[in-house]
Amino acid sequence: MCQKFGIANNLYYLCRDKLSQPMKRVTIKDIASHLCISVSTVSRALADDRNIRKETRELIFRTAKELGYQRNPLAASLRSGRTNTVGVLVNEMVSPFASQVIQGIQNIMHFNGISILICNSDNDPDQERRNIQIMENSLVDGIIVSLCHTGQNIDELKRLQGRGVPMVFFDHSPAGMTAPKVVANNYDKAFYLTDNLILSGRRHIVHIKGPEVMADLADIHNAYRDCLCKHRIPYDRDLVIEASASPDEGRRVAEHLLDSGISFDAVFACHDLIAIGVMNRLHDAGLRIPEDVAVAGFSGSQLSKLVYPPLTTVEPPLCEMGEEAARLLLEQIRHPGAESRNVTVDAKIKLRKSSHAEASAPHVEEKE
Amino acid sequence: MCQKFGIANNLYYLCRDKLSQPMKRVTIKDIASHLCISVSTVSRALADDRNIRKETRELIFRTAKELGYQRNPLAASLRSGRTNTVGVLVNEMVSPFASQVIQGIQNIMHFNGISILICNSDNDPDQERRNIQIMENSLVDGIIVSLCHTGQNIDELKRLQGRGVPMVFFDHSPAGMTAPKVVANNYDKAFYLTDNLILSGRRHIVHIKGPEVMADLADIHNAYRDCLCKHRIPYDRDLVIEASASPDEGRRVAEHLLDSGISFDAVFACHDLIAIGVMNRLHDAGLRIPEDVAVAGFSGSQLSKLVYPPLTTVEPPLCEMGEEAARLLLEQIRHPGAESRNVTVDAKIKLRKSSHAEASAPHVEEKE
DNA sequence: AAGGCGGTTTCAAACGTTTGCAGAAAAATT
DNA sequence: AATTTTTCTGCAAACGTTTGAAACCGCCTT
Repeated sequence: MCQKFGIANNLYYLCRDKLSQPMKRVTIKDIASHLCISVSTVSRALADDRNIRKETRELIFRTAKELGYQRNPLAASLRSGRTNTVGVLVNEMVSPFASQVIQGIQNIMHFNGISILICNSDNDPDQERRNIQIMENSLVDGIIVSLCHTGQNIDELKRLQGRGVPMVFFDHSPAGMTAPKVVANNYDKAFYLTDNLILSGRRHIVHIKGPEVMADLADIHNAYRDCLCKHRIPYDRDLVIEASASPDEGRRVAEHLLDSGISFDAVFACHDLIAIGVMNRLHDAGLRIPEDVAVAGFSGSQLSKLVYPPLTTVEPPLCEMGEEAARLLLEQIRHPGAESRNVTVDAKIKLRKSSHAEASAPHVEEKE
Repeated sequence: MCQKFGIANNLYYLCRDKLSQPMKRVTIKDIASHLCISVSTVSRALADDRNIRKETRELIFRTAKELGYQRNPLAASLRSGRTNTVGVLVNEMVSPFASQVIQGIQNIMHFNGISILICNSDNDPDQERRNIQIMENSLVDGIIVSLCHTGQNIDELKRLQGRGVPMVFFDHSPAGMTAPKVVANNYDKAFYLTDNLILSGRRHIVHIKGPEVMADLADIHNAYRDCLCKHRIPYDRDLVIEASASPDEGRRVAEHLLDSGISFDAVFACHDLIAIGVMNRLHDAGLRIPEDVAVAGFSGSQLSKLVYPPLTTVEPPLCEMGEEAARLLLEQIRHPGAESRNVTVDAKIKLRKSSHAEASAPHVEEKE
């Protein structure tokens, strides 16, 4: 077994690999006895502890690779109390929104040797609550959260926070919790977009807003109102409708608008899925987009480019949001008790055909 | 500490909970010393071992709940060698395809107390390889796989299989691996769809096919060819183009078709994303869908309902596929070495406006 | 010659479970 | 009453790592 005595070697393992079924993994014990040193030395070497002589470290790394060693994360976590896993709690995975953010989170986390556990609640608060418990039970080192719009599990999250679990929010930030969050500059962009619709001649702009509990969605509504005010256009309550983020809700709202005979020449929805539903229903009614009605969404993703006509929207830098969220969480994990810091990212306005017959205004931030 | 001696009680823990930061979790040791019994009894009771007297078991369950015990999955896994976690390897999460299947997988797995680890390779074979290694390193009890179309990591999967990791495929089944898979009856549905296009008067049907390595995609192509043959329509190589599954590829193919002056009156793509790209490009060229060109996709999801006009496609029962895959994997895990069994699920044909001006043919399986 | 001091390495005790085996108590058989 | 069987519980050794504290070694200082 021991190299110094010339007995056996890694062939032992290679043989077993091919034969026995559950195949024993190589452990640090194996490396240690192979080199006739103690396990603690091996452990420290592999952890890049500076108390290990350079040659020893290199020798250990080399034989670890030779023997095909893979550290057992279970044992490491059990002993160290850190799982090197963070949880990501999302409220939907139908649109590419979440998956893009997750990609960003992974970029940072995997680089830091941390793996991530994803739970999707599909906008079901009960499922969300269960997911939070899964996170807790999985002993994650921290979690990144995008809550359901209802925000009814805030108490549960507070409990976790009380237990010392680091936590970062993105997308939807619940009012009344002090935790780092990464949000987009929704107000500015929504203002700009409304402004743009007005400048291109629209006067009767419908706004489909989200639930008030979510601060970020409220911002969009506020921007809409303030921009109307700037242009001295009266704020018409009939033109403001609340809906949740789904195409079906969009269709419903469009239907309501058509039925009630309200006259409108633009629709600005707080979510792409709603805007898409609106477009579809208006299409069916024989209305032309954008000639008859301009449509704009918000919080867009690749989806908005796939529909026809391509949808004007505001695209948050999803991947970057994920990366920022990951960085914030790492800060929290590494320095518990550090004060909570927020990050605002810059969303990009995408003026596309759904709002402008000629989608090439000179002030377009990025035209496609 | 010990109840029998009237010392301390759970208040001890409750107190600590509120104060100390990293908050010690309640362990079976705590329960044991609380009741003055051995940890093994507690462990067995909580595992529903039949060697425990009913009253003892109930007592233990009760106090476990009182003390707020939550089993430490790390320790359990380390000792037992089972992680009660299965991996899910997907090649994309942009479309809702994956997330629906994952939902199905979760339905079954969570019911069986198994959690799932999701890795997305975004159709990048290198990332896919890394993800496979993450799975291996995470000591999952088994994995459910939907490979990249390139299929270049098949060797790596074979290695895992050789190490005794149970494995189930869905969606794309690599040729040349014996493992359980769940696939849809693609051939039948593709045949039907082609037939339908021909019956509605289309003669020059373009087929956009996938890479040959994937058996399920080859089926679609075969069905297309066989159906043409049935109608004595010659198979024209110029009308068959290979592309990978993305809207951009769809646009590229459409552009190629327009440029080369090939005449065609229908496009049947092996993937919805391709079909959507085609539609967009044809729209831009001023062609009407379906009047000038009928378009049909395959392997659809909610996405196909969002675009305009709604896309004719074949929708596999995604959730059911996930559930079947999960069941197959559980079989493999519980009875290692059992022979591999395949499951075929029935996909639904959705005739929508993109292929039929009047989407209401009498033989439509489900019209919307 | 005794002591001190870095730089390295080892010892041994955790971490919270599961589980084969032994042992005790109770029940059943002789 | 003595034995066997059955039912239940306890002991203690794992699982593979991390980590504080101790120990060793060679070298320098006094």
